Amino acid sequence: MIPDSVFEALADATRRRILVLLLKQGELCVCDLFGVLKIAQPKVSRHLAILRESEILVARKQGTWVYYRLNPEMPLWAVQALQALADGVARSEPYLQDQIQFSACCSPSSGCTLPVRQ
Amino acid sequence: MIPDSVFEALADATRRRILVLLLKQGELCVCDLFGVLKIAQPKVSRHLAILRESEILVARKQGTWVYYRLNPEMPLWAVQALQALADGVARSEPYLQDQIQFSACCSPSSGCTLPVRQ
DNA sequence: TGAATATATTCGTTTAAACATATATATTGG
DNA sequence: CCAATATATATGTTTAAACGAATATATTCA
Repeated sequence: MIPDSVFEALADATRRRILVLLLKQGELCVCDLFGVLKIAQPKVSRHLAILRESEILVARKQGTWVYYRLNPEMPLWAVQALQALADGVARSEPYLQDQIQFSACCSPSSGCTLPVRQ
Repeated sequence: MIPDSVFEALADATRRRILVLLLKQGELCVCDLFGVLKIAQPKVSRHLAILRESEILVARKQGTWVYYRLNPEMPLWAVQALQALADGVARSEPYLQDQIQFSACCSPSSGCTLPVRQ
């Protein structure tokens, strides 16, 4: 894991939103992400590819869906960088709104146990 | 302090080198930095301005010299992001070489109590 | 096998960051 | 005040990142 590429990956706002969602939700598929973020699918896929290449995220394919989560083998310093990100943005937009949007469409408490597919 | 601008500030390699030096050395003037990093002075000054604007660094003017150090009022999450950076790059280049270069020309143990001015 | 769905990638364009060079500002000491 | 030094900023150019739109790939299910 290369520090330079990790800190470059954190420089983009869309990638930060993706990471904060995954930090809180554990694992999400691509359609969850572009549904919540209201961002075009190819754009989300490209940013996910960058996060994969920097080894911050890993992907798990299940049927046609691909689920992304934090790389469980990340070194401590990288985990701490992400935790710092989450702490820093905890009370600011658009991260709060993303959380609300996620709860509304994807969480078990919303009444739908599986994410809404489009 | 705005998280977005902090994480964008960490995206540039020169700024990361400056920050790692300041994390270890506490306070340095502009000429220390461009001397150690072997980078043109205007380039260092511009990156320092970006780090000031994001409130990661503060400047203290003393005569013609300007000394930079970490903002002592940084929120915890920002301190932790910088600590993660330092931990991440601790054993990689060019950060190790920068440290050696600093010791050779600026540290008390090098025999010159004040940094070399040009 | 073919249609539908989920995701990834390519391509040409736009935007923004970094750069080198030149110049401006500010302070010191003669 | 003038020359020298330290730092900052402005300008035009180059480089790299992000973008939208179109298309490719892969999987499921009928």
